[in-house]
Amino acid sequence: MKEALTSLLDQAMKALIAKEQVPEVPDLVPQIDHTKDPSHGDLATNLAMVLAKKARMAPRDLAAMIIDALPANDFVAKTEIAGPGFINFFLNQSSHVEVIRSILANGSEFGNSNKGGGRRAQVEFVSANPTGPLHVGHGRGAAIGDSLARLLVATGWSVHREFYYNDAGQQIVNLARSVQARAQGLTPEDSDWPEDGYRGTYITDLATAYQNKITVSAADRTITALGDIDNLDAIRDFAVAWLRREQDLDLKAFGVRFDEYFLESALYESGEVNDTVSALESAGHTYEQEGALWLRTSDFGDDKDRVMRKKDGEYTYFVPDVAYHLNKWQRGFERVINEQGADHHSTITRVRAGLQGLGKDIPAGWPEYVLHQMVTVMRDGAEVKLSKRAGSYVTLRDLIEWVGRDATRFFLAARSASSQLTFDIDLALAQSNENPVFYIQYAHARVCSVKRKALTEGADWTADAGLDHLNTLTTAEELALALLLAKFPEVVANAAQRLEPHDIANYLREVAAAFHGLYNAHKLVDADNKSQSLARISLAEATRQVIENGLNLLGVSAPESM
RNA sequence: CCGCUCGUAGCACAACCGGAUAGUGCAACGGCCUUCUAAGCCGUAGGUUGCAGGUUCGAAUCCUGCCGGGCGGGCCA
Repeated sequence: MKEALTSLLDQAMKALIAKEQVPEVPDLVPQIDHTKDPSHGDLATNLAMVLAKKARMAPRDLAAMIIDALPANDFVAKTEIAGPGFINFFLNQSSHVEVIRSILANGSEFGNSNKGGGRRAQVEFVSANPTGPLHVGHGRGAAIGDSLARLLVATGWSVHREFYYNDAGQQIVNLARSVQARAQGLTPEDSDWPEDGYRGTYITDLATAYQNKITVSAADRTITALGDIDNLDAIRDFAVAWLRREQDLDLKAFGVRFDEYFLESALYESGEVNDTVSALESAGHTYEQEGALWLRTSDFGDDKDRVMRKKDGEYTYFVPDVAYHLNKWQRGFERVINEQGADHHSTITRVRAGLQGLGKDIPAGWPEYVLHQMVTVMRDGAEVKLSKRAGSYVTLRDLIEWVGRDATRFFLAARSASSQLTFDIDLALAQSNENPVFYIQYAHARVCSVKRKALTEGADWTADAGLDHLNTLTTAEELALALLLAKFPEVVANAAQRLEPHDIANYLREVAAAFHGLYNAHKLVDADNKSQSLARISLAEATRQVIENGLNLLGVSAPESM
């Protein structure tokens, strides 16, 4: 509909330019928007206002001229000039309801588009190190990252989901020592407890499992414990597998899956880390100073240079990150989106600088980043600190157990990643029935209930049958809902473009509200008015389909009854 | 001290990246179930969009400066 209107305005402008009534402005980008207020029509454009200065005319006079130049068409019922110079378009009845036909025909595909054209994109998210259970921050990353992946799929990208983790660093050593200490009967209160050791109770479970020679399988590895508490390497391997399995269980319960688990250690084993450093050295972007090797990141927008190789010969953390992203580039991903916590923002400049320094013609803005701000967890009116080492943080599993998978996913994905989020456990517990996700799911379940009711009137009381009676949909509630449903493809495309899954959540709330309003204002299934009922069933089914498709983008279920 | 980021109703958050009267949920108050699911609907109340300037037809949105929160700025990851 928007496209048709754009075309109309385009033709009008061409005609006016041909008659030299307005000047040609090459980079003019007028907006055509859905209106907030129905009295402003269905769609509106600011064309006359953005053109007014160049045309040296009053916006309202210009608007009148544009309206006169609009070609004849069969979907605009009325145009109006309003406010400072908006042109408001009122669509006719059939233009409003035509979308129902399209939704029913396209089903679960409705809303999808093909901007990606099958090109390859990667979303890397969660990427938690296997040193403890997933916490709430990982949960936010999982919810947002998974939705991003779904949005990219819906807009035509071929998406690869990747989980990157370090299975060999100092933190893993701390983990192994902690488990060993537990197996030896020590507790974090003992003076012999390892410095920087992990204190959570899961360490105790791990030690017990190791001593019982348990076999564990994670998505990317399987291992049987040796039970020998003096063998630190064996403890480490088992601990990593055990925690990977724990994380897998959480992610599975959360409805999140990955195509690949990528190990940082692989980059060292393959020599890619050394190769990356050599490449940067021979490209002339490095220098030695005070016994360390530095990268001139300041040549690429950083505020100062960074150490790559420490005095002791070890690499700093961002060096494998650069090697990793070179690896991603060589795998052929046109887009890579990294979803991480905002505490990693300083790595963005370094990784991009390293990639630029390699001289591989990698675009300056590659990879892309979506950073989510911190999740603050409140309980009993006090903040619960998120700290792996303290072992007292709230886990993703806790949240799922308390408020359910759907509510947790929705809550964590329904807010802009750039805003800090307060997850009040007491509130979520006390008001679990009032959670916004239920409002949307309830609308979906209601439609299903309406359809069940309709079938009791007769086997031919179906949504498809209603397509022949769409002209009976004339009330304000019906037309407004239909227009809102027509926006869905645009909302999906826009959310994917902006990498903002929460747009979907907000949109769905609007759709649910419009449907609940219609439901209360009008009887949908009325035995005495069959044609109108059938049309309303079509509209309800179209609404259901859009809600299902939208919830699916968020990884939230669409129940048929509640 | 420097960088990034956020600041919107009592609380938690939106506002289609510059549009018309700043919205939604919770909390508060008043109504609506002999009728398709009341986990719903309708109504009332609640705001100097942190502060001060600037840009323009038009600013919560862009720019500058201040104030406040968060995260970074380690040869820690």
